[in-house]
Amino acid sequence: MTTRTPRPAKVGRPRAVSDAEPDTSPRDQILRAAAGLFVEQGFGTTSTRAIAEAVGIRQASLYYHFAGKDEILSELLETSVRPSVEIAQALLERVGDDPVAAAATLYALALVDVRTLAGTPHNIGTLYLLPETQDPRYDGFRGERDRLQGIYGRLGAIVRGAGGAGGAGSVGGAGSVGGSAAGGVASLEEPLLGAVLIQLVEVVIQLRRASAVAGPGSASVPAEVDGPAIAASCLRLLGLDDEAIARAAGAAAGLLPVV
Amino acid sequence: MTTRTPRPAKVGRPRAVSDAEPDTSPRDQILRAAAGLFVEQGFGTTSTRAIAEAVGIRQASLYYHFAGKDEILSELLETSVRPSVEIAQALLERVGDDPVAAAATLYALALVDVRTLAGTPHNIGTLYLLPETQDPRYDGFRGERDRLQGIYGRLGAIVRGAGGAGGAGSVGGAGSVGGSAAGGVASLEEPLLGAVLIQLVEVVIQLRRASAVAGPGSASVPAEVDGPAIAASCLRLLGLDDEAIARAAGAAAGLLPVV
DNA sequence: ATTATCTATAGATCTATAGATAATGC
DNA sequence: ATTATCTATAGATCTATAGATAATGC
Repeated sequence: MTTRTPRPAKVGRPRAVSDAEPDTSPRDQILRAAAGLFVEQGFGTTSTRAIAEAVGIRQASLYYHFAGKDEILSELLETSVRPSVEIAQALLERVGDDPVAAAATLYALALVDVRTLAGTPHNIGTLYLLPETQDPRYDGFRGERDRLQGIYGRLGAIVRGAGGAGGAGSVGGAGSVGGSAAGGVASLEEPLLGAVLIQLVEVVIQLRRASAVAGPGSASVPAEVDGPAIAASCLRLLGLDDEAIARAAGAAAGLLPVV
Repeated sequence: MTTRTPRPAKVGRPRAVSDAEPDTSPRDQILRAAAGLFVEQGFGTTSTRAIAEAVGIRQASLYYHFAGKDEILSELLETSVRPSVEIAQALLERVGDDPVAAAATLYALALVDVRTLAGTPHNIGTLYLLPETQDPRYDGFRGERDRLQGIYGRLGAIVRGAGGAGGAGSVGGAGSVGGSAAGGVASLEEPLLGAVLIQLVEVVIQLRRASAVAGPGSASVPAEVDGPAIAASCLRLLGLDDEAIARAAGAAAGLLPVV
């Protein structure tokens, strides 16, 4: 006989409308519902009542779990960026000044981030685009994000550092000429380089948004984003040729189990 | 004797607080003030009262010029994207299937867009990031934007189309191996390619935002964005080598007066 | 007793309309 | 007469608090 999943008896007054997800904590239910609404409608446009309705509780009940909308957003922002930063940090620590290792690491990091952003519920990655996140009250989040961007910049600089005359190409050993003046990204300072790389990775959130707006069946936007293509593009941008990129991709596979 | 700028006598009841910019139409004053607030605080977070206060009129007076906040945003979105689309359209018409011409054109387009986005008041380019723009009410704007993205994709595809074995490199005649599998962007479908390219160009709005948040004097973000570096990066992404990029940049200069 | 909800509501908005008013234009 | 503002306000929110209630835990 199959034992019914033992419904844990619940403390507290029952909800007026029965709980659709009894195994998710109310806190998480609120976070998810709010994330969806913030992403679709915006922060200021989303009322606490709308969040509560989406959860299936009364508006006032939110305040038992959160001090207000701000705190909900704050929590969402933190949890969305922290895992990425930790992975990036761990990956960075294993890289010295070796451009080959840095290329593999950058590839791995980009791949993980693309996958994460592509798989996140409600396209949560778009939350940091909300103008409201510029408020000093979310400084903590922005600090974390700056760290992530810094790591992208650091890795990119190491990879690119192999450049100069005959440089970047030499990473792969193939025939690229390596970048001097015309290289584009060659002249950018490290933080700016980080911004460019992370921007490239975050194309996935725009693609998800576009397909969400057009409707899931739309032909104009591919349903599945090509992670390897984007990760490879990061390296291409830094001047690596096909061969060097292929090697980095191969080596990246070895790094990912670390995560 | 210097003739005083002839203050055009104004019709209508005078404002309660005197007009600080008498030479700008009230409509434009409202649009600018709203743009600044939408970008800094978000759409839903910005009240009509706040807009009116920023302009220096009473809240109700807004409704003489606009039917509501929606219409203000709608107008801002349209005017922010239209010039870009027109330029892109004009540039595209002069390109056949020639990858060399397409590279120059893409470079020119990217350069113009970077400059525009960098120079726009209040970083208006960020407006399309507002979740509220996903509402069907702004379909018109999103249609225009899709056209722009399509043109980026088209140009990118032509440039990349020169690729395959020994392809992209041959545009410049230098030693790049050209892209097959590992090329990153080589496998992306055209609309997706457009999304990637436009994403790269729009890094400038993120950089402006970052410097606005950090404060104008912050060392972590360069005050001036390098347009040529970003335009070159678009081509780099497509597999062009330094030499081909340099040629495209040179040819682009000849295209820009068209604009 | 503790917990997680509920109901009810005060007070602060916010949007949009109605109608008055103070200019210029004719 | 026309225009661009103003004042005043109705009605609809929205946020956050106070206090009641219906469960479980001990």
